[in-house]
Amino acid sequence: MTYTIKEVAAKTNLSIYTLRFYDKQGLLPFVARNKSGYREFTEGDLNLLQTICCLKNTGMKIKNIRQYIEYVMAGPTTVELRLKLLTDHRLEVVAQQQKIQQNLAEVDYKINMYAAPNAETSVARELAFATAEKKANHLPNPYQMTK
Amino acid sequence: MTYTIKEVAAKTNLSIYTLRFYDKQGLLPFVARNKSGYREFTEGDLNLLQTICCLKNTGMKIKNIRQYIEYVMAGPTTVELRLKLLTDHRLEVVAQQQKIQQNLAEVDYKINMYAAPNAETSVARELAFATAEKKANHLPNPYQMTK
DNA sequence: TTAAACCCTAGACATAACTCTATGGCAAGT
DNA sequence: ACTTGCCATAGAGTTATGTCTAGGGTTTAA
Repeated sequence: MTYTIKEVAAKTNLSIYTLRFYDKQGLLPFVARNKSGYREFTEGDLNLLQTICCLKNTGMKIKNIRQYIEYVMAGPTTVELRLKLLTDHRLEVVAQQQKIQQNLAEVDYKINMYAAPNAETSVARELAFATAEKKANHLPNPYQMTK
Repeated sequence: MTYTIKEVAAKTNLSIYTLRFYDKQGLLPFVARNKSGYREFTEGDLNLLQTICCLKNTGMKIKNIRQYIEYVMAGPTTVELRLKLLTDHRLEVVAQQQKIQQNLAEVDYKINMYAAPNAETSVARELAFATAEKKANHLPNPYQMTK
């Protein structure tokens, strides 16, 4: 009817260490203990833990996840606060995704250059430009000139 | 004709500390020094630094960025190695973006729930389920029951 | 020629998020 | 009752990526 920390670790792909760490960080105030002090996870606890993982996987800081959990623990009156926290987070995630897309486009540009049949030629031209610039500024050439 | 570290910091939005840190990590072997030991950045150096920032902004580890830079320093014969490094990285970034999309979809589900007109009701129902489960397992109820 | 504003390095400190170690209690099977 | 394996905590250690401080040389401009 309940799960041990080991079982939860297996289900969630979090390590036992991480689960205890999250508990210590105040992310798991809903997890009960049995008479020996062992954690007992219910299905409902796993649902909440799943939400925690979603927030973590989208890059939310533990501090903010803790805030969310505190809202959950406080009951239905915090719905609006939860909504604001999640929508703010959503905006950050989307912005971050866009930033990565833009930077990845530049990486793709490089990839295309390197994948082109004349790649060595264009790279050699780039290198020639860089070394010429070093020379023009009376700076040593840091590149390995093979041949 | 060349830029000081301060000017480069202003251009790149990296701090002077970060630039020196990157140099210490072997990311800037191409940057020359003047007779006083001051760094002198050329335009070509800025191009390379821009690539470094792209890789960093897409989540590449410094260790791998250093590997890329080492390939660049070694000249045009490393084009294929550079290509492999970048395409491997690209795959990781895309996979990571997809993972985030999936997790964000779950966050969106929560957002929609909280944004619905009957949000408090459904949250109260969720809470009732969780507390009932705790009770059924003879565990204390960790939720703040207002009222 | 001196003050202000640069530049340098080495190395300490910071932060986040784990990860592990030491030590000891509890549980289940023989 | 013992052994094995699981559970607990406290707190030390790790990794990555900076950020800052101390101590000292350099450049510029009044």
